[in-house]
Amino acid sequence: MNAQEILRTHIKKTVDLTDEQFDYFFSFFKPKFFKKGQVVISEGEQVDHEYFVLDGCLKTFYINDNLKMHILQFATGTWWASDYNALYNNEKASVNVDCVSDAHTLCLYSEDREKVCREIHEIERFLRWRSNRGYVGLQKRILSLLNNNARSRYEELIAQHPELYNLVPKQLIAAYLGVSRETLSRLYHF
Amino acid sequence: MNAQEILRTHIKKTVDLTDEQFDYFFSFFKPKFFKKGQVVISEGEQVDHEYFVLDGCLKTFYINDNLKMHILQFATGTWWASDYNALYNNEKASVNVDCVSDAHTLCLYSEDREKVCREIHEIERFLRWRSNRGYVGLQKRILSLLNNNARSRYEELIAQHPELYNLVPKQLIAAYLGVSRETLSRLYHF
DNA sequence: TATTTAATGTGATGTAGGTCACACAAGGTT
DNA sequence: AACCTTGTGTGACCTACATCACATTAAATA
Repeated sequence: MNAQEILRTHIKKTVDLTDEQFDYFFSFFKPKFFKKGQVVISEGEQVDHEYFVLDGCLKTFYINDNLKMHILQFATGTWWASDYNALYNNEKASVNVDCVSDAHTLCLYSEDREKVCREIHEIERFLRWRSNRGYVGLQKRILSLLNNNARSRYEELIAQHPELYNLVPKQLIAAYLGVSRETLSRLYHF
Repeated sequence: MNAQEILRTHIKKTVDLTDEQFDYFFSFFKPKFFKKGQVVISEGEQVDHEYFVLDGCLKTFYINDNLKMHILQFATGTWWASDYNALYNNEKASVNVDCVSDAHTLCLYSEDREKVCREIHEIERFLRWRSNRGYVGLQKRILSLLNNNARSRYEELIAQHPELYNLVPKQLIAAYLGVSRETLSRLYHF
């Protein structure tokens, strides 16, 4: 599937667009390729855009004062990534985004996103539902952090996103789960 | 301020509605009063509505197999509460909502919400931004859970929501922070 | 105001998971 | 092939927080 088809299929799960509507929306997306390890967004910079991932994997992460990394999100195919706090509140980036693997993405600028939202009601609905699903997903993760120990959080993650098992180094999985890499390593060995 | 003014002021922070648009939207909200301790939504039931809190405080919580409670959200004035997983995915409630204190609310049914969203583009925009803000809020909470110990999570919560300090029993604060009530009790005493 | 019930404080003790240190693999790069 | 960088495994030890038990206080409700 090409970029256009991937995005179209993704949107169709939520709303129906005419060909003209979709083509118009799609015209605002700028293809962008990143290599493994490449920085996409770094702390402190102005953020006025977001990425739709076609293939590969991005990660959104925060580095604390002790240089410890915490991962907010892995974004694989058809996921979106940005610093949404910065994006929605017009603040400087407080988190970083980079590439876990080579990645093809489509870049969408806020200005264009808001323009198309105003012009095409269905796009606004699509983005409302995207946000709703994201909200529910984060609620589940919070419950998992509150309720489960390291082992079940790991099992839950791999069960729901088996693609991460081979794609992402275990130390990054650990940084996502909120556990040390040493503890994670011991988990699946005993 | 009466119910209408509270909702109007809340919406105005995000989008501008004409008087007719607002009155029309408001006509779908059903006032509902709950007493302290009263159950609002309980696990297993069908959820087709959400609540806008005018005053008082609701809590959304999950009870695990060991009967331990984890609190997803406290909803005070101008916050919204429901089981959003159930609401958006047409599933049975997996969490509970009840009242921390007497609470005046406005109830909005999904059917009506979607109807008005279709009819009034601005309402859809309002709800998109509501969801966006919620998403960013949950991201911050996840980072706080990953990055901070019990004490700083507590201090952060009280700094951001000082109204909870007197309104909500400490054991519920503990259940929100993901810490035992005993540990929380010891925190601010040493 | 007496009496239950809910909430909080505090000691003693247990444990999941963190931290440090170093050994070992496995991919990339020259 | 030799090298370096990045990732993983594992032992020894440490600590933040959980759990259990019971005392104390505050807040409903008779």
